[in-house]
Amino acid sequence: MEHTEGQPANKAFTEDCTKVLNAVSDALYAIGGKWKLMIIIAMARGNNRFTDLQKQVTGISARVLSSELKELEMNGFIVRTVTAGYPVTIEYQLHPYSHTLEKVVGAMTEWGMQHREKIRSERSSNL
Amino acid sequence: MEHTEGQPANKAFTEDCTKVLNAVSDALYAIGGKWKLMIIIAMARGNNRFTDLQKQVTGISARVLSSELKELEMNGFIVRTVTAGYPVTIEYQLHPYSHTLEKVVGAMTEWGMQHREKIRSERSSNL
DNA sequence: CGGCATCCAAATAGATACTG
DNA sequence: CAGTATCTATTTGGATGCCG
Repeated sequence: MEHTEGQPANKAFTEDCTKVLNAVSDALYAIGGKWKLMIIIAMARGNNRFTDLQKQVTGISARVLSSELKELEMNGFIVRTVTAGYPVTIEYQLHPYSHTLEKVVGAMTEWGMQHREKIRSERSSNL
Repeated sequence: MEHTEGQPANKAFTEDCTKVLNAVSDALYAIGGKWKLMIIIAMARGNNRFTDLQKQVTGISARVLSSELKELEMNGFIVRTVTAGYPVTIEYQLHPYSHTLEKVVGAMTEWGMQHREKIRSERSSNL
């Protein structure tokens, strides 16, 4: 966040800005929205069944979970496996590519925790 | 992503998972959505005026930009300043708190760039 | 268990015009 | 310049019931 105050951004700066914005925009397209990251996190923690995921990811409905899982599968983040048996067992596994998200998840987790703490302390101090 | 395969997650693991999910959920509540991070990035790069932001953040409408700026202000990420003059000048500045997002932005930028590259190379290889 | 179909309500967003 | 107002179109999501 290094920029000479006041001036309108210069060309090079604007181009760099555009690159960053494009990258973040791409990221948001793939993993944006309320649920995708949460589902990936829950799966990384051993929730591999539809019902388990629905329990762990608070507030998600079956319909939405179903459609999110499909998108995640289409985009190569997870793999859906059907195992024969009685009844058949359906499991979702993280594709190795999902692990590339670790830094993003880590950064958001850390920030989210300190943000929650900040909000909490603000509320308790002025009420 | 260390977890004994197959078993349903145990209690401690589930609790940890819930903590992480809560944190990420809080983060998404504050900075989720298509635009908030993009606006913060554009501002960090020297776009401090309404019109500049609208130009830099491709695809955002005046109405949406206006409401996003209000939310960002309410949540303490930015400050709106009115300077007397003819006409008055309105500027948006990042509040120092926004800088705590640097790691998140950095991680998303990096991931978004490599993701874009992956998509691009996939497309060119099977068409 | 792991969903899909349907219906309906609500949130979101685009277009356009207008204002101090 | 920095927005607001209005209206409409589209997306999204919850609830419910059903199915193999």
